[in-house]
Amino acid sequence: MTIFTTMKEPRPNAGRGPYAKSAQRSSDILDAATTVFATHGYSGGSLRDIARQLDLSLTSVVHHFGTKYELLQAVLERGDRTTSGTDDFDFDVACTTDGVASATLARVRSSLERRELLRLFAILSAESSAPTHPAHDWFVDRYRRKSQELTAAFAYDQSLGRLRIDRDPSVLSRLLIGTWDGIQLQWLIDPSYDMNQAMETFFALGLPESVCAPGGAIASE
Amino acid sequence: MTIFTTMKEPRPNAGRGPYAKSAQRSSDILDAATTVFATHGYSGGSLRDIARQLDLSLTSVVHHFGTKYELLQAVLERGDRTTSGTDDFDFDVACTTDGVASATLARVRSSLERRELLRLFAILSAESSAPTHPAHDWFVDRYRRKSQELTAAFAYDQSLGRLRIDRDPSVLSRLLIGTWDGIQLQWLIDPSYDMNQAMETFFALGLPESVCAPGGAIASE
DNA sequence: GTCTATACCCAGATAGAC
DNA sequence: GTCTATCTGGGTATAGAC
Repeated sequence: MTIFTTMKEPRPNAGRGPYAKSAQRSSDILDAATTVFATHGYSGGSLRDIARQLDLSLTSVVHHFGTKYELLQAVLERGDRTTSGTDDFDFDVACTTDGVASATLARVRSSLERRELLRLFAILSAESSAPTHPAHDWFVDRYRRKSQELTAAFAYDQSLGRLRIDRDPSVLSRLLIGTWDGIQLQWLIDPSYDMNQAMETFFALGLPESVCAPGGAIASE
Repeated sequence: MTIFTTMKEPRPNAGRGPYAKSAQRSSDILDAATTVFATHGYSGGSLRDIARQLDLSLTSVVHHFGTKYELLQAVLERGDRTTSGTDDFDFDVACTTDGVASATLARVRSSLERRELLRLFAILSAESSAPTHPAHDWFVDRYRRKSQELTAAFAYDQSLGRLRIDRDPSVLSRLLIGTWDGIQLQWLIDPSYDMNQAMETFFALGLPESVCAPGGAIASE
């Protein structure tokens, strides 16, 4: 499928690349849908509005994704890939090489260019917290997965002496996820909010071993 | 207005209490609206659904609050009062007497009974992060106010020696708000999530002076 | 495969009768 | 204060033109 995304010649020519136009259309629709859902939420965003932005009719949008929720699903799926790793940066790799703290701070810095997508995830993770929400299970699974990955990363930090061994990686994992989400929300509401300073403070407070030179230890209670 | 909320006799009698029925109705509508908005979000929740729950017609609901957004406004306004302080617990007072950490942990424990309201605020603070959202300014102002109050509370903790003086109360304030929000979201998504443990870990990591006996100091970097 | 046209029931908002 | 009727616009489903 993705092989044909670069092909743009129309169909009258050969039999090859019949999905070129379709793949391009689908990609455009995903872009527009991301904007619309990030601006008005899932319920508030309309398929007609998405179609209008692309000079398409409603049924064309429906034809490509079947239903409104399936379109959202596709938006989330694609967004999740670009969120967890782009071509120039992979969060998981950065965790193992530089540690969770450094990797997180690097990811936070790159957030500034993904404002729209982050707003979409912020809105939908809150909306989907209700068990009856269509995307509920998807987000439950997503957070479970993220938490497991972060737990492993923290444990790896411990094995390398980058993190105190008396910390619980599992608890830290969920705490970091929560703090990260909450800090992002503050920034989404107020663009002048310094996410970087906030997250640096978080790590500096709780995990000095991760950002300071070895030897700086805190007194245990 | 609130004086008449306990009066329930119908109007044929005297001239006093003509708003009794209205006040009762308004209160019932606010209850139903809270449930509906917390379940389906603002855009997703319908006035007709609210009316159905009370065996009313749509126009009756509209009659009491004018518009859908004004109803939401009323729900948020009332919810904010019960969130920041109830009859048996006042967060601001607890901050000055017991410190921010203890007050927060006490508030977290009481959160378990306000799940519906917290979900409403979680959804709407995310939705309203978009500048075009009707409730955007309301939430911006709310967070600004909360942040100022917490900053003052942290500064007071410092003046009493309950918090290291090299911490920035303003930064800590925003960090706590973010972490609190994010932890709540984790709990809203997964009810088995231990909010208490998470927040205790947060304070234990970063602010040992606030939860431990005096004397336990951490090495500064 | 892609698109237009149409009909269905849902939503919020308004006007006017009782 | 409550209702019915009506307007516009939303998501969905189907039929049919290129």
